[in-house]
Amino acid sequence: MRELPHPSADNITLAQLMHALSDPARLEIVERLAEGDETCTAIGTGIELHKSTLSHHYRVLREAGLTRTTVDGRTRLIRLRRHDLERLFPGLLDAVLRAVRSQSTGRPSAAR
Amino acid sequence: MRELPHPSADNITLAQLMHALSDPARLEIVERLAEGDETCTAIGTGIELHKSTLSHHYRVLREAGLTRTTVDGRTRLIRLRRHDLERLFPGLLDAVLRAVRSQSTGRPSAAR
DNA sequence: TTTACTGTTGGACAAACATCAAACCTAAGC
DNA sequence: GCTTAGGTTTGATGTTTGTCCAACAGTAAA
Repeated sequence: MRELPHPSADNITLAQLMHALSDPARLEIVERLAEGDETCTAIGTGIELHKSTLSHHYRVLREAGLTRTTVDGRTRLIRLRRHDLERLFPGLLDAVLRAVRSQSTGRPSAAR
Repeated sequence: MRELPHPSADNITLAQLMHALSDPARLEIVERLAEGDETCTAIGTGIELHKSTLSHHYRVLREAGLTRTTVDGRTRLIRLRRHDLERLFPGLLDAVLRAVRSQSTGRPSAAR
């Protein structure tokens, strides 16, 4: 159960966070993570992107401080840093999750 | 009191919104707009960027649906689209405004 | 009309980004 | 040891971005 390098909570900036959330693929990933922790392949199924591209997105999310990744054997588990983010920017993650859900289920003209 | 082209509320996407908020300069602009409507030069004073660069940022914010710009004589008044955004993504703008405020006043290591 | 003011537009340029493909790495399983 | 499975890294490619500068456009004032 190793750990990957993550930014400490103090080093998370709002701009980087917003940037991590500015890509439709990453928003979809975050939306899935809201349901619960997931392994990389689990998240990837259904998103039509090359696995290296997905890996890139995982890294962006992680380095922005949005997710935490733990290595377990040859799979990685990704989860949202809910607690850190709530302490840092109260209400922000929840609002984003609500927004991304409403956007994906709301109108038929889904972004993408 | 002309109007500039703005996206209708239905055409505002979360990803574009997040992208508009992913730049430190734009976050600062938004933070100022939270205090109340402002003219372009008023916002610009204190932000060390070329006026054309600022103009570019105003456009990004406007086209993302974050702000509404009205032309009044030779000045333009910019304001946040609070109502539209609240209806579309409840709580999101407020959370962002709280976050940007806490980030700029919070730690000495201000982003930028 | 001429000048000044307020901003926008177009061009240029370097940096960053999203994407894919191929090579790579590490842990399991045989 | 060899192979497979799960991901990452590197390189390449085309696109977008942030920034400045110079030129422009519309409005107001002199």
